[in-house]
Amino acid sequence: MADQIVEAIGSKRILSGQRLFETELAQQLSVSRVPVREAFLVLQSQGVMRTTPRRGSHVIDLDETWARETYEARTALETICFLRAAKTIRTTAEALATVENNIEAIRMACVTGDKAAINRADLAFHTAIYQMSDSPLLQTLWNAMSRHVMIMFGLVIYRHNDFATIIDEHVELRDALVKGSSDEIAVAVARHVIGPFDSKALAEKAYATATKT
Amino acid sequence: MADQIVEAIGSKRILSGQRLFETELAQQLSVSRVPVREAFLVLQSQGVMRTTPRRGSHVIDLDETWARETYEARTALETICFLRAAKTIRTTAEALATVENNIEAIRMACVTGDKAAINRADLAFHTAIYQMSDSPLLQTLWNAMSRHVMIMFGLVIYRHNDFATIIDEHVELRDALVKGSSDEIAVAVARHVIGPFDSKALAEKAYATATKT
DNA sequence: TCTATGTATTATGTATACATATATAATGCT
DNA sequence: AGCATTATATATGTATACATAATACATAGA
Repeated sequence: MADQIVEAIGSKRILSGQRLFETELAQQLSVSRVPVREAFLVLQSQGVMRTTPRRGSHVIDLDETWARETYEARTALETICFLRAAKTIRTTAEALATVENNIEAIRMACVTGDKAAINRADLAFHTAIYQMSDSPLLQTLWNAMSRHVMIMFGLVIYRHNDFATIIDEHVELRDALVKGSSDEIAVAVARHVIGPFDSKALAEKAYATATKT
Repeated sequence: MADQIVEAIGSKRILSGQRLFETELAQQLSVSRVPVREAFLVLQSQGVMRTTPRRGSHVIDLDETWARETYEARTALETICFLRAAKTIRTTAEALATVENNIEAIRMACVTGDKAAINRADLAFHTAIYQMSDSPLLQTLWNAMSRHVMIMFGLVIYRHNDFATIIDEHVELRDALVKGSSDEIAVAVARHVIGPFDSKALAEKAYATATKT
């Protein structure tokens, strides 16, 4: 339910700042108001919606500021996540295999060129690393953050429409995880997460596409 | 509602790992199941409860691992929070005044010695800084994290039962915010957040008190 | 006596119904 | 004619009721 709403935001069927009505969504999705309301609550606690009591629920502003804040917070969290996960990956072969499989899945998705599939594969990779970090709290925070990442992937114009870069970066992340120093891991994470933010103009363009139909 | 549950966990009326029943809580709090259920959902999304569909909701394990993970994630987030907030505080006098007021409130609470009041004042201070960081996403993540911090304050045996240390640390944080370098801010944050974790033994003792009535 | 299956109880998940508050529109008064 | 006040409509917040699934207990068979 919450996933469906996030997907709709990412694909611009629901717009930045838009007000959402429980009744309306319930009707569209052919369920009662209760599950919709619960989804709203979760999305609110994850920072995707802003609900003021008795005055409705709105999607947050998906502007350039939002995009930069997401990048900044994500870098901080994902760095400690990767540092923790590296320990796991270097001691258990099974974990390394999972990493490889996830990269392979990203590679397959890139071959097809299906943007949504690439998005899913990318998120699956990072979710797997969070699991290897073996910290329930980090996973919780990622649950919230990944909502934003998912949405951003739909809205932002990525610098690499050549998908080869995506693969390269994940390979680089794997190498850092397997044999990189702490600093090298941090650098690889920062370089990967920053992805869409090479140019301020790109992000602003993304905002324009997010707000206009 | 969610606050009441968190408060009950912090004061050991609800124990680590305990299963909670919607009906039971609803009865105790004299409301219907709906608000309780919604509180459960939010607490789940904030990592305080673990709910498996159709198999009940449990409080997470408030063990030493949990405590350390909370400290680690908090340090990462709060560092970037303080770095951002410093910019605000150095440019707007009003923000600095808010910081001073919050420190004064902590000082007052420490005079009374009321642990719950100190907890509230401490959290108010940090929440204020998160607001000054002017990042909705950071505030969202803090909303989740502060639940854990609040609980920990109730469970953990702090090294400074002399409350002077608490005041000192917040003064140090203010000084770093006002005129410290980035590194000095990071160090002040780390030193403050690490608070209860001087000794592994203390944390283990805290776990013992959390799990046993 | 132990195990397996069926039934009953209980808790969760969803829907419907009702109450309250807000916003908008209409009417009356200045 | 414009502004204020009231009334109505609509959306949210809460409660109750119903359906489904899981667990526990009991009974029967091996």
